[in-house]
Amino acid sequence: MAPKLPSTSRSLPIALIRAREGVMLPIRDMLGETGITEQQWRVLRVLSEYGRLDAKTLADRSSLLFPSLTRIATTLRGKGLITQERDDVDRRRQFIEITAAGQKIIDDNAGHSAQIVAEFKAKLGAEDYETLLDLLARLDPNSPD
Amino acid sequence: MAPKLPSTSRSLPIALIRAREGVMLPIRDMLGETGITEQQWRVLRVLSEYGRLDAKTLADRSSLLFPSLTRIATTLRGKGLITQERDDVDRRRQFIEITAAGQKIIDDNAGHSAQIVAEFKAKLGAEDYETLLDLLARLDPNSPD
DNA sequence: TGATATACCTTAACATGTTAATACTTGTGA
DNA sequence: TCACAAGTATTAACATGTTAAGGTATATCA
Repeated sequence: MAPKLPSTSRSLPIALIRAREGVMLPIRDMLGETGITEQQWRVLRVLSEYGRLDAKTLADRSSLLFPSLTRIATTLRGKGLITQERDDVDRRRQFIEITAAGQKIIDDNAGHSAQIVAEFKAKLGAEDYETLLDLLARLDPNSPD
Repeated sequence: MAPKLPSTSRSLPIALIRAREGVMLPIRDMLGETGITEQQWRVLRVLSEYGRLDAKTLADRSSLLFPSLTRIATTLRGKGLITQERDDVDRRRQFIEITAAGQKIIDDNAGHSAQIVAEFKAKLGAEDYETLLDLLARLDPNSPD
């Protein structure tokens, strides 16, 4: 007989999708008013936190594949939220930096965003919240483990 | 001053994305050989577990939005893996059922799939694995809580 | 140095995520 | 019964996920 699969209601991939849905819901609501997407927000967040970055590092820290980043960067540049320039030393590489307009979007939404985070922390309880982050980190393909 | 956002390295949305990446990696490898996508696999899994379903219920249990399901159903029907038929009583509704060919894909991959699940369970430890599923369920927007 | 491998980035092609608009069917209430 | 609300499904439009192919720049090594 066929090996048994876990019920889809207890499947880890599906649980991850649903949890993500739940977490992104209020965040998407917030971003809807700013006109940028969740991924664009992520890129701006990373640039705001780390400053000027080469594209490869930016892609890693934003958890985006390179083709996605290429498209998103084009969009963000079009909106005047980032600047891009080639590395003069190694002309294969490219540096990306957030603009004042981009930083303003971060600043304008930081309060609301922090509040959303706080609500999830309260919903789970601070301890379970940290436990969850730790467990998720152990599934990260790039985790040291 | 602007409220502080958590470092992106400790962000719940990003942690969920990365965990999902890690979990899906071996599953995508497996599915690559069958020619179906992760979402198509999910639909077949649900149909195999619950039998004939109306589209709305199928979408819910597969965690897919309706427009996605419409496209995926078209693809799966084209591959002969599911059948679709209108409800004669309520002609708004539609029933979807897995075919023998679809079930064969499930059966052929159930062993490998179960092994992947077992490896993640071993990686985290059975107890932490269950804890993770419970915590994720609490973020599910459709969870009772 | 010159062929080849690598590295970084872009483009292409297809599938899905997401929101909004549309079409069709059924239910409701005046 | 007739206008209108609500339910079900599709289509459209745009953004992203994913894999593969292509293009340019740098490194490596015989």
